[in-house]
Amino acid sequence: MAAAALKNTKETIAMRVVDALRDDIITMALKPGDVISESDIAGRYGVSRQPVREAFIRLAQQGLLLIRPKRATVVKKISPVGVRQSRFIRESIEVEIIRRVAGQPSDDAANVLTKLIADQEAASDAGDSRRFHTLDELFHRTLARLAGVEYAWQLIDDHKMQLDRVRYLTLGVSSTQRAIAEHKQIVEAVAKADPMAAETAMRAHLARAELLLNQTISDFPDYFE
Amino acid sequence: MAAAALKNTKETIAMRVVDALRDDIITMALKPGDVISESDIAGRYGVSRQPVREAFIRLAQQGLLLIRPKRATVVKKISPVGVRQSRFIRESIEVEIIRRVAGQPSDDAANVLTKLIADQEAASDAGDSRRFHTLDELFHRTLARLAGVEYAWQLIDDHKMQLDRVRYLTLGVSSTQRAIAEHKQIVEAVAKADPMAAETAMRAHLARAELLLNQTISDFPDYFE
DNA sequence: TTCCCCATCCTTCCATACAAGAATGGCATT
DNA sequence: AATGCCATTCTTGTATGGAAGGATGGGGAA
Repeated sequence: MAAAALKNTKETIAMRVVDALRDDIITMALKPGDVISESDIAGRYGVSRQPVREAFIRLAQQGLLLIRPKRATVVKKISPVGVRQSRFIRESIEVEIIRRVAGQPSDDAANVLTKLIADQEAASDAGDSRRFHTLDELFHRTLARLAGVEYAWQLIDDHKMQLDRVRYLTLGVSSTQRAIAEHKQIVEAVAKADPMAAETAMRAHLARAELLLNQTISDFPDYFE
Repeated sequence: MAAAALKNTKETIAMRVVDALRDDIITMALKPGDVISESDIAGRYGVSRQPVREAFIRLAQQGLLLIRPKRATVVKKISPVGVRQSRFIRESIEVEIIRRVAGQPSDDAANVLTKLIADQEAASDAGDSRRFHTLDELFHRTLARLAGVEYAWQLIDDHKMQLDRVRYLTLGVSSTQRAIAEHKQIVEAVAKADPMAAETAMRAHLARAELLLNQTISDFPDYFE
């Protein structure tokens, strides 16, 4: 990793370091188990140790770093049990969400969701898995907004980061296309105002993450606890 | 608040400051809306600004403080919508937990829970609402352990702090005795291995928090957003 | 050969000084 | 009297130096 300029988007240097490091961790540029140090990152970004240290603290609280006092700071390995717990929480919330959306249908909702799927197909065809990832997240967040519980989505956003790392390891054309197909099923159920079908489609969509997790654990055993 | 010695329980000074401040916030010694500053707290505990600053960062991420860059740091007011969201998440998890516990009953479980309730009655009779609060939390955490999902309890622990502040405002003899009665109903259902009754009792127990929240908002409007 | 001790080199942690943005209140101006 | 400007004084943000604990590897002793 080279010089790496910090994007000038946030107020403080510490915030920018947080964003940069989190991005590196989720995209696996920094791999689970990697050891980093304050001075290392500080030198890499051309800032002092202080804002880097504060960034470490924030990321540690988000479960992405593990600070071992007086020893070292390492990129936290992915905890399979933690991922499953996050998924459990996410599923119960998203199922409740899709019930509400399908129970109170609107043309608006169907249109917005259909538009999002079209964008996802474009990203998938272009092989831009990074963009697909962003759009997939937007799809689920939009569902939460349509259900009037966008705040709940923010609550699970932290826990979702662990899962995001797994997803990044597994993103390929085949899986993106399957995800798009599942998204279509969900939207169809919403358009038909069929909550039961919507719930079933959503559970199937999320359940696939379990298979991906097991597959990923065997493919990258070093990244897991 | 006077000199205030930091308990010598944790490794670093910053950790001790975190524990001390969180305790002050949850017990309402520091009230929502109170303005604090790094040098203020640093002087109060006889440490430098640095560990206090790091404590602020941690508590801000936990939603207890609001850091306004270059302006000030304030004890965050309680967000009613946030409390309700936390309750929603907690209810879905605890209902799942109580189902499992009641579905796989054991004498051991009933004994442990009965013992905990006895302790709660002692604390209630003694008027020690602080100790009752601790025991109440232990009761729910024990249920999670008996269901084999203690990890899930940790996930909701952060969000629970907001609710804890509300509870601290409402702790009185009457409400503790009612809580104890509800705990007994839950344990009875577990002893009878009746998941449906257990779920009903748990939902009723948690639903009371909604009434308490509304009551508390009218009693202490300044503490809420 | 094996094991223990210790010098050395890391790391994070803490203290302090300074920088910079924001609020406040007084003063000058209109 | 009302209003706008500006110095003062708060706040948090950043930089840097040193302190303290842990890891590591080499050398000596058994």
